[in-house]
Amino acid sequence: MRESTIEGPRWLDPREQTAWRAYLDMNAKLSARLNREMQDQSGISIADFSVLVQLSEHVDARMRVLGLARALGWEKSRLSHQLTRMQQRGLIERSNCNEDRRGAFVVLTDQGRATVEAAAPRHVESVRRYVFDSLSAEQVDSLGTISATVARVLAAACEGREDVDDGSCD
Amino acid sequence: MRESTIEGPRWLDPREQTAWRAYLDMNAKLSARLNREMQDQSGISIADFSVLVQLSEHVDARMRVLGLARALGWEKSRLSHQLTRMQQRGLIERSNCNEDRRGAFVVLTDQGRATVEAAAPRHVESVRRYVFDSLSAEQVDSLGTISATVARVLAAACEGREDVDDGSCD
DNA sequence: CCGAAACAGATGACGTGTCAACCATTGCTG
DNA sequence: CAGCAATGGTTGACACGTCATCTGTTTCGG
Repeated sequence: MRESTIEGPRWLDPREQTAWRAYLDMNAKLSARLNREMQDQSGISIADFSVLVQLSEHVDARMRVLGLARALGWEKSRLSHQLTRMQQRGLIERSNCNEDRRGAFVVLTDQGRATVEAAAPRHVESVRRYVFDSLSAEQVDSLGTISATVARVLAAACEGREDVDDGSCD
Repeated sequence: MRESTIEGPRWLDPREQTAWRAYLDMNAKLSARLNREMQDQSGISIADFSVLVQLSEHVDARMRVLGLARALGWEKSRLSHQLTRMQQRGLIERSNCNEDRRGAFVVLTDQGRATVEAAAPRHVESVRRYVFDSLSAEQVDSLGTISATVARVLAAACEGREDVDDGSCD
C-alpha cells in the first residue's frame, strides 16, 4: 500500500513508511506462499489446517462450535461456513449436543486426523525456511515483542464495544 | 495457528513459537481492523484503496492494467476482478488503448479521486494509532529490517520458476 | 507473408470472509 | 409459569482471491 502524495495530518516519517511498506509486502508474500504450499503439499488451506490443529489438540478430538471459534479467534459465522465446507470434504463431522440442544459438537474424522498429521511437519518446515532460518535470535524476540505490543493495542481498542461476538476483540 | 503437539522434524523452539503465534495474532487483528475502519469511514476496502492510491500517484491518473498489477504486486486476474467491481461502483473507468489494441487503460474518475483523498488521511491515522504510536524508533527499524529480510527470502524462493505471472515473485 | 507462440486482458468456477438476519433453545424475571 | 431476552448456531447475500481457460492482438521465425 503506497500512501500516496496526498497530504494529511501527521504523515508517516520516512522510516515508518519504509517499515510499513516492507511489512505489507512481506505479509502478502508470506501468506500467499504458505497457503499455496499447504494446498500443494497437503491439499488443504491454512484455514482448514488451523481448525484441524485445534481439534487434534483436544481430548476425543471433539469441541463445541463456540469454543472452537474462541480458540481460533474467529467469528462464529466464519467458522460455521468453514465447517460446512470441511464436512463436505470429510475432514470433520458435526454431532448434536444433548446437554444443550442448541449446541453442536465438531468431531475430527480419521481422514481429518491423517490429513493434519501429514500437513503439520511440512508446514513447520515452510515457516522455518521462509521466516526463522534467516532471522537472528534477537530478531525473533523482537518480532515477538513488536507483534505482541501491536496485538495488545488492538485488543484494547475493542474495549468499550462489548457487543462483539467475533474474535477481533479477545 | 497453533502448531499442535504432533512431532515433526526440526520443531519450532519456544521463542519461535511465541513469536510466530504473536505475529499471526497481530496480523489477523490488524488487517481486520484496518479493513473495517476503511469500510466504515470511507466506504471502500483496503483493496480498493490500494488501487486508487496507485492511480492517484500517476500523471493523468491513467495506467495500463499490467503496470498497475506489477505496481501492486497482484495477479492480473485478481486485478481484473477488482477493477470490474470498482468500475461498477464508479471509482474507475476502463478505456481502450490505441497503441496496443490488446491493452486497456484504467482511469481514475472524479469520484474515485475524491474518495481516495478523503480516505488517505484517515487511514494514516489508523496505522499510526494501531502500529507506530506504540513502537520505539528502534522497533520501527527492526520491523522494517525483519520484514525486508523475510520478503527477500520469499522473492528468492521464486527464482527458478519463471512461468509465474502473478505478483508473488517480483 | 503466413502461421505459431507469446502477450494483454477478461471470465467462470469455486473457496474464503463479513454482515445481517434468522431459527431454536435456554434461562431469567415478573 | 408465562413471556421475553440472551445464547448457540446456521443461512444468504455479497465482496474478495486463485486457478484454469478463453479471446483477441502482436510478434517473430521460416
